Amino acid sequence: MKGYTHRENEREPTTSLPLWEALVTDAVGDVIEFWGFKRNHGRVWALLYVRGEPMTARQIREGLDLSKGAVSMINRDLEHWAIVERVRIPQQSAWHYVAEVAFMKMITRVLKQREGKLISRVATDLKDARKLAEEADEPDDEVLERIERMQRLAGLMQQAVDIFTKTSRLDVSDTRDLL
Amino acid sequence: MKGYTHRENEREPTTSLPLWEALVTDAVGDVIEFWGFKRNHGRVWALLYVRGEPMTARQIREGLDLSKGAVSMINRDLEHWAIVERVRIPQQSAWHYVAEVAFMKMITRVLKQREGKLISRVATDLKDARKLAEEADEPDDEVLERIERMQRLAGLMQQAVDIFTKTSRLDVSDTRDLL
DNA sequence: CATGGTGTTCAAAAGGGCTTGAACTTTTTT
DNA sequence: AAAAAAGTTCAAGCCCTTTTGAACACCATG
Repeated sequence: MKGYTHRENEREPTTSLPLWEALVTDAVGDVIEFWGFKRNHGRVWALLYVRGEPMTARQIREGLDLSKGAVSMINRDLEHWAIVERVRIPQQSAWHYVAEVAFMKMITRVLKQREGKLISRVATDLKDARKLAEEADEPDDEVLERIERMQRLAGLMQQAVDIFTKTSRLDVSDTRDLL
Repeated sequence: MKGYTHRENEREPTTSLPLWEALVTDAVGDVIEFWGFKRNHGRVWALLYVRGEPMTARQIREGLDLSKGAVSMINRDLEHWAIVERVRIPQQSAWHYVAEVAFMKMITRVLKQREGKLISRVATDLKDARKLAEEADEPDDEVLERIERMQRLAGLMQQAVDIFTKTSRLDVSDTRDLL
């Protein structure tokens, strides 16, 4: 409202992304964060995906306003998860990165593996707890029962995640010409 | 090893929980944290559940080594989610708390609500992005297509969570005499 | 209606994870 | 093989969430 007629502000040319791209990358960032990953993992993948062509680390950095180090680390993760590939463009010196489309697959894979570790540790701890409670001075049958119930609950959660990952993978493959 | 014959140390009588109870509460704390809640929410609920009898805030505080304020806030949350109830014990002045058993139900409920908010926001943003990309100087059909794919992907994720929450609730109700 | 014990609030501190950026390594170019 | 450019690493800093604890509010009871 106060003198915006001609844009001559010299700084802040960084975030060079058009609004619609920013919306897309942020949306995917939010989703990926919901699933327990880092927001910027999602933003980088989304940018590569929506652009549809190989981009350099520099372009990513400037587009999403990240540091050099961050882009390096994020790309390493994405590559490791096999949802981004590093390619060489003939005449260009720097590496270029392209998005793979196996997005849900990667999410379910990583999620399942994380959850697997957790559940096995919980199972062990609950088993130990049960044993200790059993060997206590005055073992209380009701307490033992409740621990058993929690053990079974842990099993159910594992099952639930299994079903979830299977289901979502199916859903995506149903639409394999989709993503 | 240096003069512990008679216990006259005035501090540190806090963590009064037997090891097996600590194992149980920590295990549940880990699980609940995995689902995006606070570790201590799980620990408090687990303690109340495994004890099976009403406990005062003080007992919880001493058992889990939390501050007065923390217990107050955590109990408020748990009450609000209806997995802990506040009861009055006849001769006693302080409130007592007991665990409800609808644990999975609460998790799926809260999770679904959180996810619902997220998905609707993402849907809106992607729709806006698509519109803006359409109205751009030189609209690229492939880009529009990719945005559409992401929109559909968002729908699939919602579906996946729906199925998951339904499934896990069913699984728990299958064993309704269990928890 | 004072007293003591209990419960709540919230500003400040602690904690924990993510990002930064400078130093360093590797790769490419000349 | 030197120089330049790109990529990697990680300690330090930043930021956001959680926890603390002192002050305050709220009872019950004498």
